[in-house]
Amino acid sequence: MSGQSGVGPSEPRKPELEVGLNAVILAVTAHQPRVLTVGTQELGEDFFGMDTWHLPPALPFGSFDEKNDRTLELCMRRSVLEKTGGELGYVEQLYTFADQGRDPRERAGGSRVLSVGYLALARERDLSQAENSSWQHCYRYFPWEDWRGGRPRIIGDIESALLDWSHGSAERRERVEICFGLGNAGWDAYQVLERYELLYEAGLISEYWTDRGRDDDMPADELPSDGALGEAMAFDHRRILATGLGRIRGKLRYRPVVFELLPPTFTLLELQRVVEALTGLRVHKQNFRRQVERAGLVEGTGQRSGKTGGRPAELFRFRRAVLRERRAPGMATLQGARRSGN
Amino acid sequence: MSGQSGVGPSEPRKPELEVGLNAVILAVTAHQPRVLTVGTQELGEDFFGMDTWHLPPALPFGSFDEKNDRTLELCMRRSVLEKTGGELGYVEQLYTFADQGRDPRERAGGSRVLSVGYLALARERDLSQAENSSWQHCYRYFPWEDWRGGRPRIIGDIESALLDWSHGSAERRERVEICFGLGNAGWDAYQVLERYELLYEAGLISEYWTDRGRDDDMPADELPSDGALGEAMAFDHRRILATGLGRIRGKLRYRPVVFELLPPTFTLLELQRVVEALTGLRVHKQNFRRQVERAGLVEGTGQRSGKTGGRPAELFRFRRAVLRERRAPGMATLQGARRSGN
DNA sequence: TCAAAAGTGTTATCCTTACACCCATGT
DNA sequence: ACATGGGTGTAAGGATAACACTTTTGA
Repeated sequence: MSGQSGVGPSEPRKPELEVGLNAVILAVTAHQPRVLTVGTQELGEDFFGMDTWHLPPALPFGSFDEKNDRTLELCMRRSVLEKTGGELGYVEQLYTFADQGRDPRERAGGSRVLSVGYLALARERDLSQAENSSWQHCYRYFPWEDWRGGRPRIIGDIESALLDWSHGSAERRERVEICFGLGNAGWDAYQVLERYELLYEAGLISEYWTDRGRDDDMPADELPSDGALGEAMAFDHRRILATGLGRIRGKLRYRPVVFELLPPTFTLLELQRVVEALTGLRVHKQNFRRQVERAGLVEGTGQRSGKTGGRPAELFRFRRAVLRERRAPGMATLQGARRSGN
Repeated sequence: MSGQSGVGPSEPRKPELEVGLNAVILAVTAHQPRVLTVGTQELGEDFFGMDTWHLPPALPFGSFDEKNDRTLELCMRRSVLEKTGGELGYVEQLYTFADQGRDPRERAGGSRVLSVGYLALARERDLSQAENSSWQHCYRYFPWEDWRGGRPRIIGDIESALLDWSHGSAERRERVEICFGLGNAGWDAYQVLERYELLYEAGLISEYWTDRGRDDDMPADELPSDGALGEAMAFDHRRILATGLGRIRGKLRYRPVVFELLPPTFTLLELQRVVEALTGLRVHKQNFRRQVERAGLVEGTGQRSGKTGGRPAELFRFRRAVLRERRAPGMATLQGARRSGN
């Protein structure tokens, strides 16, 4: 295997390798999935030698301090606590990237940057709003992922652009069909990252052009992004967000993670709305309730909810005992797009 | 977030942070899941200031060279190619650790080490045997994970030891019940890592004592390991292997990854044996065949296999088109332990 | 009285599981 | 002949998906 990295000249040196953390912090409020973002302005105007006022929002990020952080996860929790004053609940590691050129600090003569992505779930009000950070509607960045109102219009354009792109290559064509459910399989909500990467490769994502144009210092506002294919994020953060959204959609199927996003008690419709927000799919109300109850995921509290808009609903809570009783306690069957509403 | 790491004194300096890679390379042969290991002797007797002749086998590992490796995955592939002369097929990232003290080089005054774990699937003969490396039966390290011959004897001992350990703590008790399927859920093959970590915390894994005794330079052969609770691996490599085994078991359910471990054509029984080897569970032969065929995962070639020991079987191949047709093309239903053999 | 949401009942269809049994080949 | 593995049929039970319908509240 490769040897130790060489020892460079010993003057006002920079470390050769830095480790950064990026957090996808998700919450669901008002029936919408939201992600915590920070403005890149806070980095200072000349950070990375770029005019950051033109940079789109970024995921919260921090540096791993090998002197003081015992583990990566503790570093994550500390960073978020310092920034927002809120404690994180559920945290899971997503992915580690070290791709050459993914961080602009490299280009500016800095050291190679390795980035560890994390996914965290929060109840929005648990994280008090910090300076420069805000909750953004997730589907701003992935309009094609929200099927709750039926098949998104944009998918039609995407399909023709991709089929055009794949013209002549059976392999490309197969990828397009699999990712966007053009075959018999239908839409698979889980494949968020696969779809994003396909669109990126096909040049339909504005970051693709930003990344390529970097060396020309092309100003961001001249790039071909009209928002129809989703708004941009800074660096590769949109890709990390796609990883996170895909992960949570997958996990929903076999782990009771939804409850991390809900208050201790909730109505079944509230639960349903959170699931729908995350999966981007509508579910059948009655069957959903039956499945959730039969699966033993929740138990009623005697109380009823006040403001439902209609008949008061019973308040439920997560039933921990389900972990002992079922092998994969999740919303396993909510896998594909449905036709009918309700 | 924390600032840039401080710039230290500038003499015969070491980098503050190194990145290493660990690979879990799995294959299945003779109905057994196997992992590629290297002897720690190759590191030299005084590596890390330890007498490595007493160290148990390790996973193949290499250093990430930020000067030359464009991505982590390419580094992985290059390292394995250099070591074994074989190309890897399917590769997936597992997890990144930076826990303080997990690497002995740190103790020896070296820099902090961050380790990225990878899972790779291979057909055993694709990787020619290299010096100092060998294929080890996975369940040597996790005897409790192999239920193919019925419930392993050792589970009885584990249960009593764990219940003893959890005495008085409802939380511990719940973990034990969930991990080892003492409730109604039954055995969940997927939770390999959860079980390993539980056993580790309970002090039933020999590495637990090695890790604690490190500073006393306690010789490995005096540690309380008789192999009944699995043989030890070097460093935290057994934990990484547990992560990999759990990952592949989970993935099997919804992705057609088994075929990465099989030759291009195979009989249905060969396929079944590979699935059984990985999950550690027996499956019902007839139903397995029906499911696999109905799911469209395979297609017959006209040919028949020679050496089956009985009636010649038809040779099948993986049917790629299934990717376009089904949402989660895997062995979804093979989730729990079964009673009957066959 | 109407809108909005909570809840109940019922059905056809499909999938899983289990069991029983027959077929083809080598020793 | 018999062991070994390949391969078919079928029936019970359960889960899913799609309906239609009733109940309870607030405005």
